[in-house]
Amino acid sequence: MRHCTLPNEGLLERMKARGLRLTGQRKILAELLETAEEHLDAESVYQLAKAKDETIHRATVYRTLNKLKKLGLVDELDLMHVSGERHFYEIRPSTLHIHLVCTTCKRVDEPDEAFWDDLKRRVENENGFRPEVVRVEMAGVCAACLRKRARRP
Amino acid sequence: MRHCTLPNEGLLERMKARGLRLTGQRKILAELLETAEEHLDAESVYQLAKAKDETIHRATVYRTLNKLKKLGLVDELDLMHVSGERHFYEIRPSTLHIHLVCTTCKRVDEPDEAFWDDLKRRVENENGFRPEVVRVEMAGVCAACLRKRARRP
DNA sequence: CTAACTGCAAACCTTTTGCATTGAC
DNA sequence: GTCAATGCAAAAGGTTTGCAGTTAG
Repeated sequence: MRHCTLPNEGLLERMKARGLRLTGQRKILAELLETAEEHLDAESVYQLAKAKDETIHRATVYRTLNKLKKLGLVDELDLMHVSGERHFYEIRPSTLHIHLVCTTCKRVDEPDEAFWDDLKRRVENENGFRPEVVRVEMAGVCAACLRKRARRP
Repeated sequence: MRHCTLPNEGLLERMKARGLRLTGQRKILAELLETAEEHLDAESVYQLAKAKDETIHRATVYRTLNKLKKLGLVDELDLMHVSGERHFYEIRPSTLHIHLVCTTCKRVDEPDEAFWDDLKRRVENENGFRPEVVRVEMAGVCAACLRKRARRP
C-alpha cells in the first residue's frame, strides 16, 4: 500500500501532447501535482505555487486545473467530505481511484488495485455497463487508529 | 437494478428521532428527497420546494441539507463531475452507494449490491481498514448507449 | 508572427451568517 | 414558555471572466 505518492511521470509531456503550451507557471503546477505527498485543494496548489513563483495568480491556477480536468489528466475529489467542503486534485493515476479515508485521523491511503478486475468484470456482466473511470472511496477507521482504539478502549 | 428510486421510508421519522423539529418546510424537503426520481442539487431542491411553498427560503434549504448531511441522513455527491460542477444530494440508502454514471446520456443507475461483502472483506483483510461508508462511482457507457453505439457505429 | 496564456480586477454564483420574528414541542 | 428554526438581507467564499499585455511555438 502506498500513501498517495504516485510516481506519475510525464504530466508535462501529456500536457504537451494535448496541445497545451508549457509555460513557466504550468511547469510549476505540473511538478506540484506530480510530487504532492497529499491531496491538494485549489488554494493549497496556489500557495505552494506562489512559494516557487511570487507572481503566479489564482486565476491561472484555476484555469490550469480546469483545463487539466477537462482533458482528463487530473481529477477532482471530495474525499467524502471527511475534511469539510474542500475539493482535492490529483493526477489521474489510471482509470481507477481507490481512497480509504480515515474518519479518525483524516489520513488517506490508496490500497493496491487487486480487486479492480473483479469489480469491473462484475459490473460489466451483471449490469451491462462498461466502466471507464472508477472511483472507490471508503470512509472508515484505518489500521493504526483501530490499534490505538484497541489499546485505549 | 433500480433507477435511483429508493423506497426509503421514514426520513421524517429519522429526523425526529435525531431531535430535529418537524416544521412545514422540513416536511416538504424530506418528501422531495424521498420521492426524487433523480439526484437533486441544492438549487433544484430549492426550486421544487418553492413550487410547493412560495415562502420557503434558500437559506432554509441550505441549513436543512447541511443538518441532514451532518447527521448522516443525506449524502452529497459530485457524480464524478459528469454533469459539471453541481453537487447532488440523496438520502443515505445504507452505508453503501454505488453509482454508474453514463458519460453519454448522463443517466445514473444504482446496481444491486451483490459485491459489497466481497469488497468490504477484501479491504478489511488486505489493508486492515474497517470501511464504514463506501462510495463507488463509475463513469462509463450504459447498456442502452452501448446498444445504440453498436447499431450506428 | 499569432494564438495561447497570464495578471489584474471586477463580476459572479453559491453558500453562510447575524438578527429579529415565528412556531414546534 | 423556551429554544430551535425561519425569512431576510448582507457578507463571505470560492471561482470565473473581460481585457490588455506577454510569451511559447
